[in-house]
Amino acid sequence: MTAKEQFKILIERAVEVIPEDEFLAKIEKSIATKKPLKVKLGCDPSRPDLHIGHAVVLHKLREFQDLGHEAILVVGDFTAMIGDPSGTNSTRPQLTFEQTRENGLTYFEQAAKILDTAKTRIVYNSEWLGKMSFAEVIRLSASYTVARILERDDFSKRFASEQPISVHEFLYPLAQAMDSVALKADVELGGTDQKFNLLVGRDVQREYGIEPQVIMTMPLIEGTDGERKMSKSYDNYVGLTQAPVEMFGRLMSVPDSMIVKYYQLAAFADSALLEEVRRKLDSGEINPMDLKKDMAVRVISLYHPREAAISAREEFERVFSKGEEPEDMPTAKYNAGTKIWIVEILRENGLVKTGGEARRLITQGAVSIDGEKIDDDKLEISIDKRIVIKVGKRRFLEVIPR
RNA sequence: GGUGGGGUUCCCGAGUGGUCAAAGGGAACAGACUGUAAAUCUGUCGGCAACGCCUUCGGAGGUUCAAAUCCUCCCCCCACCA
Repeated sequence: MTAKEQFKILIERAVEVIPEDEFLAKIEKSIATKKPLKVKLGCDPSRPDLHIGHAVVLHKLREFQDLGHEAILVVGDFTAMIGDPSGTNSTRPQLTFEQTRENGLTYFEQAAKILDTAKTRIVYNSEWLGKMSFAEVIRLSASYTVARILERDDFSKRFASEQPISVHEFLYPLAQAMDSVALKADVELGGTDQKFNLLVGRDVQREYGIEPQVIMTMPLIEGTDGERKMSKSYDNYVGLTQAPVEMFGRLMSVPDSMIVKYYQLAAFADSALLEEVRRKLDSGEINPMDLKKDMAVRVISLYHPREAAISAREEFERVFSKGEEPEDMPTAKYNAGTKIWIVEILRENGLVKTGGEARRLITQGAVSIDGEKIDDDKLEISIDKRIVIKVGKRRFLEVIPR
C-alpha cells in the first residue's frame, strides 16, 4: 500500500492531524525504511472501565496496527499515583502500585476487544518518570513556560476566575510529554480534549533533540443523553464489557439527533452507509427507531457475537415494546404451600433494597403478579403454582413451588 | 505566618435551639404518555410488619426538658493577605 493510501485511511474520522505534511512524510519514511511508526496512546489507570467513547481512539490505534505500525499503550501509573489534578474531582484517591498494575491489566483486557493484543506493547510510565532525579525534573520544567501552559483552556479559565492551580498540575502535561520523549513516539493519539497535552509532547521532544511526534485528535462522543461527553460518572455510557441487552437498551436511549454520529463513531460505519442513513433520516422513509435498532446491533456486534446482538434486539422488543416476559429471569423456589408476605419476597430476592421501597412501588402500581397489578402492600401470597412477579418495567422474578 | 469562610441525607446546596428525616435542584426509581430505557407531565426518594419507633447533619465530649443549630477540644478543606 502506498503512503498516500495509508494516509487517507488513517486520517479518516480524525478531527485534527498536526501537522499533516509531517504525518505523510513519516509514513513515507516508514515504508522506505521498513520501520513501523511508534504510535502512542495514554491510558488512565484510575479509570479502568472502558466505554464506546474510548473505542473511537482505540479503533484508530487498531487501524495503525493493521497497517503494520507499532501500538504502544502507556499506562499512566506514575501520574496516577500522584493523583489526577485536572479539575472537578480533587478527591480522587491516589492509587497504590498494585492497583495501577491491576487496573492496567483490566484496561488491557477490555482494549483487547478492539486491539490486536499480540502486537500491542504495554508500558508503564513509572518506568522512566519514577527514575527521574529532581535535577532532571528541573530541566524538563525549564523546557516550557508558564505563559504557554496557561494557554491551555482549563488552566486559563481557572486562572482568570482565580481558582487555585497547584504547581504539580503544571507538571502534568510535561510528564505526559516525557512519555513521548522516552518512547520516541512518532504519533500520539488522543481525544480532542487532549490536544494541548499532545502538542506539549511535540515541543518537549524537540527540546530533547527527538523528532517531534505528529498528533492526531479523535472526536469525543456524546453520552446516551446526547448532551454531555460520555462518562461513567454521568451514567450515560455504553461499556465495552456490558451484556448485550444492557448495551442495546442504552443505545436505544440515544436521542434521534445523535443517530448519524453513533453510526460513525460507535459503529464505525463507512461513508456509503453514513450517506444512506442520512438520506433515510432526511426523507422520513424509515422510522428513526428502526435505524437506531440497526445501529445498536452493529455496535454490539463489535464486542459480542452477532447472534448475541440480534437476540438482544429481540429481547428488547419482547420486554419493552410488547411488555412480555424476558427469556431469562431470576428464579426463586419456595416450598409448595408456603405463605409469604409480598414485601418479603421482593426484598429477599433483591428486587427491592428495602421494605419501604417495596411498599412505595406497590402503592404506585409498579408491581404485578402474572400481569395483574396489585395495590395491597399487606398481601400474602401462597406458593402453589409458578408465578411471575414484575416490578417496574425491567425487574422480573419467577417464583416456583418446590 | 496572619485573617476570614466551610465540612448537612447518593451529588450540589438551604437550614442558627423545638413546627427538622431536614427547603430547592440534580441523579435515581415508579406511573402516564410514546417509535425507544428519549422528551414531557406526575409521584416517590434514611430504616423498620410502620398513625408509632429507631438511626443521620466531619469526629469526640458538654450545656439543655429539647441540638444540624449553643460551648470545648480535635480532624479535614477552601479563600484572601503576607
